[in-house]
Amino acid sequence: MIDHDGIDPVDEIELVDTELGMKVPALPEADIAVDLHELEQLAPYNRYLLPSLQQDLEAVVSSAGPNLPLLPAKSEIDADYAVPAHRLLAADPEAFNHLLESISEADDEQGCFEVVAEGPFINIKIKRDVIAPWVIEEVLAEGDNYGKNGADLGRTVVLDVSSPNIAKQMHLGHLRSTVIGEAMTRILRANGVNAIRDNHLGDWGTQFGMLGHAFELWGDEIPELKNPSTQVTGLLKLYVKINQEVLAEKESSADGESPLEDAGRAWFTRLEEGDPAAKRLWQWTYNLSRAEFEEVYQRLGVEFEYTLGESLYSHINSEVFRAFVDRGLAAEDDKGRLKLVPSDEKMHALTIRKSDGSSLYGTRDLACLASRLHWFDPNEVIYAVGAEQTDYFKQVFDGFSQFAGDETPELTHLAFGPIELPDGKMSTRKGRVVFLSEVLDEAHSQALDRVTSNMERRGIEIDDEHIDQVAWDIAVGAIIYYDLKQPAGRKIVFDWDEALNFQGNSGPFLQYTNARINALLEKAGDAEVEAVTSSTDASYFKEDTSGVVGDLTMLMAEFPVVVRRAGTTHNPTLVAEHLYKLAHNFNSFYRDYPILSPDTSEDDRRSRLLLTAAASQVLKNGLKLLNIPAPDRI
RNA sequence: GUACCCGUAGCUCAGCUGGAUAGAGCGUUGGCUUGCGGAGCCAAAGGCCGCAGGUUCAAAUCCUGCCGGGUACACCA
Repeated sequence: MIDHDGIDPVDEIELVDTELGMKVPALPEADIAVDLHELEQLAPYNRYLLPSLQQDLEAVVSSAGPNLPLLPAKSEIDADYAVPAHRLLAADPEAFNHLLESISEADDEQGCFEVVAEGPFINIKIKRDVIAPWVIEEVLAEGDNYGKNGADLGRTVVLDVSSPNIAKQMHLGHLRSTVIGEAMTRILRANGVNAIRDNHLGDWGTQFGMLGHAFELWGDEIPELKNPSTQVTGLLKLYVKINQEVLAEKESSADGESPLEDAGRAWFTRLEEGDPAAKRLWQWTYNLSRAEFEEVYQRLGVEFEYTLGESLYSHINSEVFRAFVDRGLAAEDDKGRLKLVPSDEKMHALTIRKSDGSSLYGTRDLACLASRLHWFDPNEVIYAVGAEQTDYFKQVFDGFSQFAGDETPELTHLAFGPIELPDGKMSTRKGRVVFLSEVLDEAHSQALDRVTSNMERRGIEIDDEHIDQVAWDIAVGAIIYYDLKQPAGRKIVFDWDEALNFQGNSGPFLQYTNARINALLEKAGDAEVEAVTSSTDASYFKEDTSGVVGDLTMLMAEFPVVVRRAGTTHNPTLVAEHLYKLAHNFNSFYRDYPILSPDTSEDDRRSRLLLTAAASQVLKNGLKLLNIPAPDRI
């Protein structure tokens, strides 16, 4: 038998009263302190763009005609606002001209906009030559803080992220919640939010009962369980085995019942009722899994303020049952199950207590919400969980909203599609899974080849340890970016070649651009870069802003706006896209504007170094927000 | 069956609070290193924006219907 008798499970936890009329667990100590940052002193996100003029313009436009919209222009680096005045122009050209004139006279104190009529459109354009030095100056002055803003200061958001199940290895499916949750956290913080990451571990429930039962039946037959380094694999084997047998039982029985499954449920009930032997096995498994998850998180550079598994909330099952029944929000059905009473009749009722008295996923989520409300008093709780659970979250949110009334925080299901394999869905039972560690290892090995040959070609000697670290940075960057570059909603068909493609719109492309800039600045020398960038008014900047230089500075100007929008729309992809554009534009600039060439004049050299330093800063800040490593060389 | 999501370039997808020539990456074809990292840059080819109606000065975008693909509807999570 496996030795887990020495494990000492935590039994007693302290409960505290809440204003919701139910007890919740006392808040466990945080793993890392919640990062409460001070952003008051930062500039607003829209400091350069037209919103400062917006009210004024709206008044002018609406006085000219009832149905004239003032639109933010589609291409933001070209025009800031456009007024499509087709009708006005057709009906009354004189009025059109009058409007054009009035808009031109709008109060633009800083003189950074111009108004042009293009066909029936009146465009209000930013003057790039005026703005560009301001932008560069701001970027360099704010440094690592550029892009951050205090727009959401005072707001608290709890993010329910990652949430792998214990007793199984993390696979590709867990990647998205982890990666999206991490980027979202960093973006929210850049907006001033007090963001709390809680890894809602799947460490409880009937599935665990199945495993426990399987362990007792066949634990001795699984060789992997005897070797500490393969024990999680052994547990997974057990899980697969029992599920297969349950399936077989169901298929061969007339009524679709499975005694084995019933036994699994019973095992879970035993665990939930506090059976010491069951708890010891559970704790052993829990500890094993936590250690294994920790390795993956370290590689990905991800941390959580809290890792509070579902098991914590099982201590207040009876509180949930009682509170919901007392308030008439849950009722027992004819089979002895306790079900929520939905506010909308069309909604299915969610079961929160089985007929044997044990809890379900939803019970624990309700308990968890009540706890989070008490602990953190959040404005919002964001669940980064797969889209297949959309209806489930509607049920939980509905139930909790009825229960907590006005106290209910904003509840957001940040849904993402599944990661599928080219030959279909991942299925643990069918052995069609790609484990996260496999993907990382493969990415690392490919990156290592590339980095090694790169360094050889460039004649750079670095020790193996450093090269290995860089290869990890690239591997992790590639995988994080692959996940982040398309919005969460859709399913991703995992394609090895594309995920590990280091060209085009990819993580390594961004890292490459960063490394290249870094090499350039290094070659120029600290002294010169320092001299150029320390000037407080960007006075060295004297490029023509009509082309790629203008595009580049406008992309830098928009960066804080994008960070803001990514925060409000919960969409980290916006930052990823923006960085791609920025890097791409920089590469065009790099190609067309020699900097360190002997033929470049001193003035041009300084001016271009200044722009390069600013672009580098924005790129770095953006990569940081997405949790993509930015090594100096790759 | 009911509800929700998705049909845009050969492939994977942006764009969808209606506005100007529908954009990226991959792939294909061609070009660019005496000048800083070619993991780069430039260009070309490639589209009845699923189909049919409707609203509008204006529809990939809004509405209705249809067709095709997916997901959810457990005493799982």
